[in-house]
Amino acid sequence: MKTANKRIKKKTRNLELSRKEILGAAFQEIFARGFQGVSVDDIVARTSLTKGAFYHQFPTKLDLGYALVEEVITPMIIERWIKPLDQYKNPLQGILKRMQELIGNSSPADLRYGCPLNNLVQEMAPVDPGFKKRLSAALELWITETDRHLRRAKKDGYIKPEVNTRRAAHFIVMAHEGFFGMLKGLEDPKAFDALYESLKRFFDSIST
Amino acid sequence: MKTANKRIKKKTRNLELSRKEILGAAFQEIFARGFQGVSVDDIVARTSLTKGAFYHQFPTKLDLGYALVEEVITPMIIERWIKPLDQYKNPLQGILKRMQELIGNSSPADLRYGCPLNNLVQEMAPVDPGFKKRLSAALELWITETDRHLRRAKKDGYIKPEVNTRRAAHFIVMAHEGFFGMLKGLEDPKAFDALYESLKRFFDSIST
DNA sequence: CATATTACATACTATTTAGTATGTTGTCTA
DNA sequence: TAGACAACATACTAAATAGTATGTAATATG
Repeated sequence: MKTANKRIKKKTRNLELSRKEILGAAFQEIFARGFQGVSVDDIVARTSLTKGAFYHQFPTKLDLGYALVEEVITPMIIERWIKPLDQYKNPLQGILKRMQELIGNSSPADLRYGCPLNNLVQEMAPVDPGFKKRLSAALELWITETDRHLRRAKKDGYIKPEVNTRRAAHFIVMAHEGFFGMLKGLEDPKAFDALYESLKRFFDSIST
Repeated sequence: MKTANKRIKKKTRNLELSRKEILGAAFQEIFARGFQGVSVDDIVARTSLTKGAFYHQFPTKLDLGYALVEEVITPMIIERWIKPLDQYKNPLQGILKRMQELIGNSSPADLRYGCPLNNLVQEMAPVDPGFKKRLSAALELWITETDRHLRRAKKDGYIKPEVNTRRAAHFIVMAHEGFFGMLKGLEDPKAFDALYESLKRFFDSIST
């Protein structure tokens, strides 16, 4: 039957799939315990594969970390925080709604690991330049894309003309990371409401 | 001469001093490379002491971490962010001034390691309950002390009566951590100004 | 001032770790 | 369909690591 079936790839060996499996396991482990707190053996143990597969994909553990930022975390930021804003006429409302959904409505159990991007920034940015470069790029992208929505909001009359949207975008991304960071550190489940109220007040102050 | 000299303790062995020396070295190393990224050997190598002294003071590496939070980082927060506010009639101005001095005027080299407290929160809070408990206590103290100043500001007519100062304090501490975290991740030295402007706008929105 | 105890120093160990060397089998191509 | 090569699996290694066992000298105390 040659290769008539294109959709059902019944392959026992698949470079792409294996890569995704490893990256998925690595994401879970590193999200929970940090990059330096997780060993390569820990990661492959969460996998149907072995060390051979790991080092066939990634020359070193650091390279896995880089791939994690570029291939998993950055797309996740876009999916969770940027794309949903398209559906809101007023992006500021969209941002608040998203934060309520993804943070406010989460259980403490889900929040205790924080934000995957922020975690790596805090842990690895000062330790390794390769990490820093990629993490910095992810943050910049987040800021730029947020700014894009804010400029739209300004054009549509939701934001005061004198507001520097790029600077506001900086602050908003900072608030995302800050929210996650605080809720991770505190044990108070009502802390989100406190933070949310103040952020809303800030949004009001730049709104028309 | 028995022990006539009380001030000049010329002792070659001193439990307190040794503890401080170890905690000082540990602070530097862990600040730069993270708790899990630093070994006990790394720490004692920065010291005039050896491993014997280390384990005479701390039963385990985790206990050193706990002591670091309680005996070094928490006092540092109080000294740097709380006590200086006493000198300002309007604490909100004091907070902005302090941030300008301690963050805005710092070189990228000084900022690349972020905030000692935030670093440990992000890295260790989900990993170890003992850490989480102590880190949480440090954050709560910071928030409570900030709130104390905000209540004073409210009483003195600097803050609108309808503002919930405790919630505002939450937001302010979040902003501290968020500032450090962002500046650690980004490579843009002008990012502080962007963040500062927005925080000032928030302060204006709660001011009378 | 004798001695008990504290405050260390030194040497060692079992385990974990990133990475390698090499073997094996599925899959593709000619 | 017969190799050729890619995609792994397995077994191993050298270094690092937290912690221990034990020795020793300074200091306190009676």
